[in-house]
Amino acid sequence: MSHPLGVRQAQKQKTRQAFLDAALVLLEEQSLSSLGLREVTRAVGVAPTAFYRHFPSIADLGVELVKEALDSLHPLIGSTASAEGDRAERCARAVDLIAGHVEAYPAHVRFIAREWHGGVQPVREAIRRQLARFAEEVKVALAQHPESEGWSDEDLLMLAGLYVDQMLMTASQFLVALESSPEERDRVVRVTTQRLLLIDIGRDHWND
Amino acid sequence: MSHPLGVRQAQKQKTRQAFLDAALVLLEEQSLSSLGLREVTRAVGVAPTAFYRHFPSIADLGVELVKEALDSLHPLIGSTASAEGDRAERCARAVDLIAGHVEAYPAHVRFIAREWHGGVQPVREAIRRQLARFAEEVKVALAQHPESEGWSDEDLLMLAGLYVDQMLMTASQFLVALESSPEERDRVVRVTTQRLLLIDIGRDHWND
DNA sequence: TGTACATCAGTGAACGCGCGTTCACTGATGTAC
DNA sequence: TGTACATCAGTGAACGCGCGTTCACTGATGTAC
Repeated sequence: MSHPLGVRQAQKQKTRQAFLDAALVLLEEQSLSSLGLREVTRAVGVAPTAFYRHFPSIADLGVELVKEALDSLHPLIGSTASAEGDRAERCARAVDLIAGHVEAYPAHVRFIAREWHGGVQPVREAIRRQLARFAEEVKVALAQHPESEGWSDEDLLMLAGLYVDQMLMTASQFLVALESSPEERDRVVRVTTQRLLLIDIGRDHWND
Repeated sequence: MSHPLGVRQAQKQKTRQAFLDAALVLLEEQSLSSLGLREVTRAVGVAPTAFYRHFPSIADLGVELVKEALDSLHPLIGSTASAEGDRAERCARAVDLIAGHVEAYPAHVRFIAREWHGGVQPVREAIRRQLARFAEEVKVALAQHPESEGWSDEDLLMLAGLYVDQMLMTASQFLVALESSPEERDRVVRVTTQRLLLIDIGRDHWND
């Protein structure tokens, strides 16, 4: 039997992932722009110079984290866009999916929320590009709904962007609630569901 | 004639303000968590140790910047909440006010957007507290509208929070557009106005 | 008004420390024959 | 299969540098009499 990548490649991948994982943990308490290279290598347990075998700089590691974090978010887009049931059920289900994701990947969500408007330009741009792609996808999904009859392409993209932004705002609120009480979590569920409901009602009467 | 504070106090205030102004400029390109004390004093043109005469730490300076930035945002709350005219006019007016504010105080807006989810806890909390107070205010203003008949207190607060968050998202989009083209600015005006319209329509049919 | 003392914003030297980056290296893995 | 050479992920010493913080100070401003 043969290794799919060879021992050397496999080990390199493993170390690289260790860098990403360690950085993500350290970034729960600080921004990318203050994350030190030595800090990351210390957390991984390798020499500082080993870092350069994997990334040219911390900013590049950040861009890689954006890919990882938003790839994990991607399935959510599809699941929420293709939800079934009546309005209240669909909104409740969407909020539920978001809450579940935040609880499964809190560090990813925190990283994206923090660096979305953060101080490292290439990372900011990577996040914006990816979110714009999400909005495009949601737009295409929305266009297939019967409710979207009579909607211009521009208005569909406006609505899609509103959904994507709401998704992130909601995720960020759950993140705060995670550090607080179960009661606070319930409050966030209620208020974010109502927000989605209101948007959905607006959508229904858009062309009145 | 007598000085209202005395020469010494006046000079101290002036230096303090110079720290805040210099920090705000430096923060256009980085996060608060990577801003150095020496960097700020160098920009102001004083010895590093002078910093401690005004702030115990960079985080405290950040909290002060939050006050300054959100105080400048405060008038917007009132103006948009008390807008007159038909739906389209009110939404267009609100977006206009936000765009004007972003163009007048881009650094303040960038700072708030960046540190809202940023890496410095006391600053994050100061922003969240102040935004919660804004939402309370908007709720009170909304409660006085005739359209709010039949709305529960909780739903009014939900709507107020949605408006406040949209205000910030809109401001952040204008910030990005500022660095881009006038065409991009126009696009942001269009899409954010439509978003507000949709929310306003949802509001009208909330109790259907 | 003038004098003697108190206050305190800003100074400048000094400190120990951790930073990012360079470089030549080592030794396990991979490859050619 | 065995051998000789190439690759390259990770090492460890060294570098110059700027950081935050301490401390005793200075001299203009403020205050009491």
